[in-house]
Amino acid sequence: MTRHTRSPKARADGGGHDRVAELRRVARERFGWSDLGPEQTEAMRALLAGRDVLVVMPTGSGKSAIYQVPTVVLGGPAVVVSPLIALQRDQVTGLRESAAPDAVAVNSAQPESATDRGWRAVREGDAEYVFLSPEQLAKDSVLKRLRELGPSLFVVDEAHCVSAWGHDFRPDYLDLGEVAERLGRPPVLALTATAAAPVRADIVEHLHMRDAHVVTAGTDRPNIRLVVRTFTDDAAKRAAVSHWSAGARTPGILYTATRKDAETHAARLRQDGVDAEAYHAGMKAAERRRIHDGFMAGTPAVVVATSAFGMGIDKPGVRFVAHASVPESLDSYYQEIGRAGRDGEPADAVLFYRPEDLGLQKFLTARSLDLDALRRIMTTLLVQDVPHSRSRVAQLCGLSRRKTTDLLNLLEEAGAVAVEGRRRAVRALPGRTADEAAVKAEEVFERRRRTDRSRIEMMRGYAETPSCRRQYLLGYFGEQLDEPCGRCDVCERDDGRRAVAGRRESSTARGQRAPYEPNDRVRHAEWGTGTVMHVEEDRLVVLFEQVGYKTLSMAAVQESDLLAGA
DNA sequence: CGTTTATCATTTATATGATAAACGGTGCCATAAT
Repeated sequence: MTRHTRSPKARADGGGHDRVAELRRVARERFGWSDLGPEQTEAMRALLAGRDVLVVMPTGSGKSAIYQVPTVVLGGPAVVVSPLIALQRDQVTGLRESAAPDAVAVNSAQPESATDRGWRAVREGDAEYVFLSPEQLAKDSVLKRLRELGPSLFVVDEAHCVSAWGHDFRPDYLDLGEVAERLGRPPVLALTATAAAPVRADIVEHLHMRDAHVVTAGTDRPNIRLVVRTFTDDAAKRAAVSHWSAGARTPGILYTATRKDAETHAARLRQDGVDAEAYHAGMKAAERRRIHDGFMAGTPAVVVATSAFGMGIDKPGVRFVAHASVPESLDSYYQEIGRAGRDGEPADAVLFYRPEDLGLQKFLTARSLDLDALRRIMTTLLVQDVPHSRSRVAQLCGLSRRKTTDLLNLLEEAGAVAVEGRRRAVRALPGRTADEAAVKAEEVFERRRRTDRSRIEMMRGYAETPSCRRQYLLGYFGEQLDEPCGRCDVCERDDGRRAVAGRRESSTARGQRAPYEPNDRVRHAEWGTGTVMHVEEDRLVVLFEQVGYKTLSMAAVQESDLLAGA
């Protein structure tokens, strides 16, 4: 069967019950899924109606189905952006082994012949899914081939990467919106397990999503018990980590902040007779793969890892995820502990907290800005008559492509340069001198640094909160839990006392409105407008658009009337 | 930002403490050297 013979009919009609029936039929016949969940159906229908869709659902709840089934109905191939080659490989294998249409991957890890075969398979209609990294999509040759295929969907899997990695680590993530447009702008589907408000905003903005339909299944994972253990002494914390991990029910994952800690904790656990192995990006690819596959299969029982470990780990029976040190944000933390208890059975998420550990995260998220280079780029662009490609700009300014991309992204966000459609060429926007543009870009940079810092402070807030941890965590993701959970160390330690108080409080809150409630819009004289995320007895957390998360003392707020309604 | 490692001075040590310097995470891809 070749591409041009397929399904003009399927593209012609709109959404409706017949489409749902068709989705169900395809799900059953081609994928062997007897039923689709309400969120899955909702997202699929929106896609068939031509809308952009952002899906925030826990891993294991069938996110992949949301693009796999409609792709068949729409009759054109789906372009699927996937952050890791290993992940692409898993997906391709999974689809090949099923009765569903086949998939191919395009990346640098396979021989050219394999990639050529892949392209041919899609062209001839033998495969319907093309998996690639954002970096592949930065290449004109790749885009040209994809455009010729007339993709029916543009899917971004693990879409939080846009926000988490796009701004520094993997800048090509920020260009995916432009990429979608160059591919003829099919409906855009973003998939992720967790995304707080700023992350969602980043995704929608950088994927150029239009009037995105948001589908969310509850973020809460009530079977995961939340515990924080606080230490002042590093050695005492280390000992506690080892002791606790050695006695915990396995399988489990122990996260560390550094590669070295991963190695030392793994060695120590092995001494204690635990089947544990280290895992981090400094290890050989083959070794990493062996441990990854081994953990999935049952041994090692414990992986001691940096943040490199985890994406693609969809193992149902993980009994604990412990952190020997705080990660950089609650976004990362929730992503990581979400790998526990996928089977719905009780699991533990234990954070071994020491305030000093936040220092490392501050260092890791601190980036510096090369103002000279910024001005040089602007000066160069201002005197050019025609737009230039990014690599050409890099060449003209004598900077690396990488650095140039970073700075151009800042300038673009500052409204100083524009990226032109087809060839993604950059040109300076008129009306500002190079210096003025650099100042604007610096403001963007500073704003990002402030929000990064504030995210670290939210991590501190979680670790130090005197009230229910789950309420704090869910509040961060914009979901309110009306009553203390009873499944975290605070609720348990207080032996119900605070839980009862909390209940009383929340019932009065329902009767007579508390001064502030989650999701209230507020305005602060200095920090601008924001949204209330979390309210405690004596303080509240507000997410400000310009400065990120701030924790305010309730007394101070009320005494000096700091927050006006907005 | 905090911890670890290297260097140095000294009360000339198979030693110690003070001070400076280095280091710390995530992955794609292309290219160079075997």
